[in-house]
Amino acid sequence: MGNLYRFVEPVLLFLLKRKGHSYGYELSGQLTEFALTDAEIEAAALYRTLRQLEKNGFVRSEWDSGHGGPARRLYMLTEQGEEHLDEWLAVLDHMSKSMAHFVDVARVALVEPETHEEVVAVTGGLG
Amino acid sequence: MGNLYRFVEPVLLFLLKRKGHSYGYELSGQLTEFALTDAEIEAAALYRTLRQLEKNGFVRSEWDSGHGGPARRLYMLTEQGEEHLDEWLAVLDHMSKSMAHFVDVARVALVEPETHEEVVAVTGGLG
DNA sequence: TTCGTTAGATGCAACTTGCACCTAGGTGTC
DNA sequence: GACACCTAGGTGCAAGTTGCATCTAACGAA
Repeated sequence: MGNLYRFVEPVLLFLLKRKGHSYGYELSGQLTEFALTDAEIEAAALYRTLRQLEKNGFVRSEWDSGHGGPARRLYMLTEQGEEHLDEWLAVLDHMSKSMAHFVDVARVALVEPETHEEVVAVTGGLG
Repeated sequence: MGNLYRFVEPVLLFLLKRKGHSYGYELSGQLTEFALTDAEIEAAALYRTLRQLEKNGFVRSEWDSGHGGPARRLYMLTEQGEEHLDEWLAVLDHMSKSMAHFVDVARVALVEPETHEEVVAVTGGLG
């Protein structure tokens, strides 16, 4: 589960899925739009993540130079990459729900410290 | 934002808030119950996180040896720690929502690839 | 005295990250 | 031509983080 921290990986996989194919420099612009945290994504991290994804077989790439400007490394999802995105979505879905639940339980404990025990008992632990 | 990765920090802060005070070994048992990911928490990570929290002024500790067995380092939240927990809850709340939204948008793109452009346009980007 | 449990901690290799920097193709302009 | 700037993809390195193994030590039970 590389790069869980900033969630660069799933967003890259999704962007590639949506666009069909793209390259690092272009993806770096769209990452901000879909970033899951406020933390900025370093270009270095982006390029390294793409190479890592390729090394793991989730994307493949080819050079594209017919457009003016320096050559681009065009990335696209592999079949494994689609499955990996699917797995990521399951993980993020689960995390999202656990997180929301945690926030609920913790907020109750903060606002009404004298009644939190009962509330935790009613709502149960995290999923 | 240390230890965002496993979310050890906010859960520790919450557990201390709820119990009033506790120590590493005891906390390690409850961490699993409230863990936000399936990844297991190393005891080493737990102890190091507690020391880091103390270094940053979010918790304070004192030795407790009146109980049989080796002395425990009893931790409790500081006022700064309560504020920090509050900030964490805001961050997690935001992340949780962004994540849920991302999963929604991405799932639509996966299931109905031919219509995803319109759906993305309707639902907008992430929060 | 030896073993198991509780409790806290460290050493180290491997990995990740952020920052600075580099290479290189192309365009505009003086 | 000389230069600045934009696009595009990277690398080097110091600093930080993590996981695993290991260590110390107090106490109770056999």
